[in-house]
Amino acid sequence: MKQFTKQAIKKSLKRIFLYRACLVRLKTMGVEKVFSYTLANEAGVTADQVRKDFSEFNIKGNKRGGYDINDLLERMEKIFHRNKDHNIVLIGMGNMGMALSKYNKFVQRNMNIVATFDIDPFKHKIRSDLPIYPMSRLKEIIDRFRVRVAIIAVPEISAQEVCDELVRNGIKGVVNFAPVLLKVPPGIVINNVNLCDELESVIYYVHQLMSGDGLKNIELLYRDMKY
Amino acid sequence: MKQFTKQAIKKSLKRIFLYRACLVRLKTMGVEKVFSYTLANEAGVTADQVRKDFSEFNIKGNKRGGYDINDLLERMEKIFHRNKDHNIVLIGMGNMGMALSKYNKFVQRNMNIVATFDIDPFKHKIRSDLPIYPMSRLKEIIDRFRVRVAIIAVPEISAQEVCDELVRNGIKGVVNFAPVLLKVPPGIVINNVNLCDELESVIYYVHQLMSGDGLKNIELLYRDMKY
DNA sequence: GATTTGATGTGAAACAATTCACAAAACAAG
DNA sequence: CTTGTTTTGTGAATTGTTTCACATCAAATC
Repeated sequence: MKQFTKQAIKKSLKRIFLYRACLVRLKTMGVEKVFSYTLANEAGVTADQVRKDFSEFNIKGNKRGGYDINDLLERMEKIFHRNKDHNIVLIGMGNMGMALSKYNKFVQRNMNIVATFDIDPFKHKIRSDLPIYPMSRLKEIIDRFRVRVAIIAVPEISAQEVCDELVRNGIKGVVNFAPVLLKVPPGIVINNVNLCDELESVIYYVHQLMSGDGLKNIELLYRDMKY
Repeated sequence: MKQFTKQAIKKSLKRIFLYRACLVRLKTMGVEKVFSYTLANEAGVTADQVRKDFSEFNIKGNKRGGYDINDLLERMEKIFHRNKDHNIVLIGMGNMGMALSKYNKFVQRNMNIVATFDIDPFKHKIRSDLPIYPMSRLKEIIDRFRVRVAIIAVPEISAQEVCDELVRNGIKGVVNFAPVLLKVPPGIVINNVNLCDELESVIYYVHQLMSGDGLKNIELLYRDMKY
C-alpha cells in the first residue's frame, strides 16, 4: 500500500464519506452490487477517481464483478471505526447547541452525545433527554465516559477558553462551530464548521454565475463545491 | 490577471474567508496594518500562500508597507458582494432550521432570512420573529424579495423534492443540511453541510493519531482540516 | 476449456496547487 | 540623492491530485 500523504488522505477520505452515503441510498433501493462507474455517477465524480480512492484505502472489488455493497459498507465502517461507539460532549447549549443535541443522525451512526455543558446556571435546571452540566463537571464526565471528541457551540468570545479546558481534560478532537481559529497544541484535531462562510460562498458563486462575466472558467462545475 | 481554474478559486476563496476572520480579529485588537507573514501566522498558512491568494483576487498591498487592514477588509467586502443585502429563504423548521433561523451572525453579515417554510400546518401558527409559511407561498415570497439563495434543512427524504421546487422558482444557490447529494441542473450551486461527516472525520483522525501506527505522515498537521 | 468480454487496479502522464526564489518597489537613513 | 533594508508580487520549481491507459483478472459464451 502506498504511503499516504497528508493532503491525499484528506480529499479521498471526504469522498469516501460521500461514497458511503450513495451506497446506503443505493442499498435501500435494493441494489446489491455496484461498478466503479455506477457509484461514480451517483457521487458525481469519475470512475477512475472511485477506483483510485478505493485503492488508497486498500478496498478491493472483484474484477469484472464490481463491488458488493454490503462488503463495501462493512469495510468503510472499519475505516471510520464505526464498529465502536463514540462518546461525545457538547459545550454550549444556545440555539445551535440545542439543535445539535437533538440531532438524531449522530446516534444512528454510533456517535453519542453523553452530556452537554453550559455556563448559564439557569440551563442546568432544564429537564431534557440529555443532562446540561456546569463546566466544573467536565473532567468527571470526560473521564467517566472516556470522551475524546467534543463539539464546541459556544459564542466566539469564549470558544478559545473552552477549547483550552477541553484539551487540558484529554479531548483530542473538536468540531468547532464558533467562527474563530482555535489555537491548540500539536496532535489535536480541529474541524471548523462556519455557517456564515458556507452561505457566503454560495452567494459568491451565485453572483459569479449570474453576472456572467469572466465566467467561462466557472461554468457548471459547482454542483457540489465540497467534493 | 491570471485565468481562474475551477479548483483554484475554491481553495483560495475559502482561505480568503479565513483571512477576513483573522483581519477582523486583528482589527479589534487595534492592529491597523499587516504583512503577509503576520496574517499568515494568524491564519496558520504560509506567507507565500497569502500573497498568492491575494494576487489571484487582484488584491494589492504596498511594497515594504504591507497591507492596510481597513483597505483589505473593504476589498474583501467587494469580492463577497457584501455591500448589498442578500435575502435568503429557509426550508424546514425542525431543530436545525429553528436554530438557523435564530442564528444572528447571518444578519451581521447582511444575509437576511426573510421567511421560513415548513409543510407541517401546526408550525404555521407559531408566532416568532420570522414567519413560517406553507410551501404553497414559496413562489410569492421568492419573487417579492428577489431571493436567489436558500437553506435546506428538511429531512433527507424530502430534500430532493424541495430542491426541485426551489430551482423551479428561481433559486440559484443552496446550502443543504440534508445528507443527500442533490441533483440539480447545470448552473445551480449546491453547498452541502453534513454534520455527521464533520464529526466522523474528527473521530477518524483522532483514532489515527492515538493508535499511532502508520502515522509519521499524519503528524501534527490536522490543526485545521479545512484550510 | 478456449475465447471473448467487461471490469478492476495501478503505474505513468497530465494537470493543479503550493512553495521557492528573486526582481521590483518603497521607505529609511546617511 | 544614493545605499541599504524590507516587503510585495509573481514566474519557476516542486509537490500533490486527477485522469489516462492498459495489463490483469474473472466471468460468460461458445
